[in-house]
Amino acid sequence: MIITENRIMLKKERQAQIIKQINLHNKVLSSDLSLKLNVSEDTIRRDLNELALDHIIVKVHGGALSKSYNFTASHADTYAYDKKNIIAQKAISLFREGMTILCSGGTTMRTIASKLPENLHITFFTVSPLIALELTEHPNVEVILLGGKLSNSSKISVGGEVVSKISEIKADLCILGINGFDQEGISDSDYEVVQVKKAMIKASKQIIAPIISEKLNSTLRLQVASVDEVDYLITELSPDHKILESYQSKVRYIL
Amino acid sequence: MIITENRIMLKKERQAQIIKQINLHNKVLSSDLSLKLNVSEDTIRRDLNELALDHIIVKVHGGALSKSYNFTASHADTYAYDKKNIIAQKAISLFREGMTILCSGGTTMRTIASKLPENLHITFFTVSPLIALELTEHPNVEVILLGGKLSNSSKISVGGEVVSKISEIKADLCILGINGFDQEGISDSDYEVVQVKKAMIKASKQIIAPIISEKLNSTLRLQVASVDEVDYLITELSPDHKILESYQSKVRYIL
DNA sequence: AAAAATACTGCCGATTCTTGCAATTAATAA
DNA sequence: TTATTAATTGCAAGAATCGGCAGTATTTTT
Repeated sequence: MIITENRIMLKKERQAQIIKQINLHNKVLSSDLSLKLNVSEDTIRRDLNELALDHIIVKVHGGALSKSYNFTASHADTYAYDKKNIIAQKAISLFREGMTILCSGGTTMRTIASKLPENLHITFFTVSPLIALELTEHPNVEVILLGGKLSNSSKISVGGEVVSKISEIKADLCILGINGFDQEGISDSDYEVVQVKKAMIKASKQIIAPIISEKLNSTLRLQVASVDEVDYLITELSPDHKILESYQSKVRYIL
Repeated sequence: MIITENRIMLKKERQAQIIKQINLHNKVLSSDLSLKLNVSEDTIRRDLNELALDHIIVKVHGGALSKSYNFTASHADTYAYDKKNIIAQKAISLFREGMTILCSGGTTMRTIASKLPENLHITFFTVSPLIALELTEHPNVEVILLGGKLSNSSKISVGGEVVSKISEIKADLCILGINGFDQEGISDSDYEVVQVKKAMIKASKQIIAPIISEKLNSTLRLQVASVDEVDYLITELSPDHKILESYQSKVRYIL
């Protein structure tokens, strides 16, 4: 049979579509993809298995989930504790007496807050009520909570008022809670949250991106910042780890 | 042909929801989850068993608990739990659709926040990050967190900025966390907190003072408001209880 | 250019997973 | 105690998965 139509899709092309769908919806069903991409479910399954093998997605019965899916996050509470602790220690090593630090939410930031040494005098500005509460446990820390409409999903203050408030701040460090991170940079899925994070970056001299290695190379819909805006990329791995190779030239420091 | 909607939920996805619920409420009932997630209780039970096997949650008869659930702590709370619950219900009976409510912190307010009916559309302004977080669990509630320097002792936003922000609000109700209450009125021990509470009172049409009867007739150093500024005095007791007699003539309503 | 090797895809049957139902047993509450 | 509610077990229907196979397309070798 003569096929000159453009309807035939290359394998890589198809897998790119699949990744796109997953980044968009955080999950996909094999059956949906089969319909949408006009191939058998077997092929989809084979694709998903391949992508899972490359740790790009998480394969589950019936489809696949994004790596940045909540499941890993809450599951991580119990077992990724050590990793987050390592990251927290590395981040804390950057803190200096008298600094002003701006930070968002996230479980890693929470670990940092709880591991903070007692003797440091630091002023924290944060949009996360949870982090703020954690920080008030430290006697030598001053906590300024940035108010605004509280986002139901991300539990941080969002909205124009927060953004304008942040723009008035001049912080030494900015610690971002990271949901998506890849060669392009930091990404997120919530428009309001992105606005806040962008403002935070603009208001700070140096940007710290703490991220568990599992979440590396995951992409979400909205761009927060490009890689070269990040001053410190912190993972639980050794800085010369193979996975981090591709970031070496783009990020100022990798810890 | 009916295109499969995203009504289908993957197993892991469902389990993630369960974990989320447990982390949120510290406990879940199988029956509730069955309704919420649209699967049989058998399935929920199986999920809970799996999660318990992975030591992510603790399975109990009828549902599951968070691993970090502290029996003693919440049991200790249970001492005053019933009383606070009564107070919460009375307070909630004053809430109306579309209202704007200004509130501070305190455990009683926290009980109110957790007992809030799902269907009410209310806008809450609060200086308490803890209350704010609790309130975001309600889908129909809009939460505006009032930011500022976070007081280490009382865990609420304080300072000139908060006070001026509050002065811009026009709220229907004000729910005050009460520390001291006697014939003179409401009193407190922290100067900064008093400033905030005074501002809150000024910004609201009606003032609600929820207080456990044990705390009646206790006086602290600083005056927040006189008794006649209070519109509703709410205790766990019947309004005609002997202890409340002396307030009958001074407070608008006693519930 | 032709042949061979390799890769890709769809189909089929066997197997495993997942889920709901029903009957029985255990646990809790009245 | 008895009555109610939850847990357990076994089972069956339907989905999803796996493994092999065959046909086709693509690439490499000759």
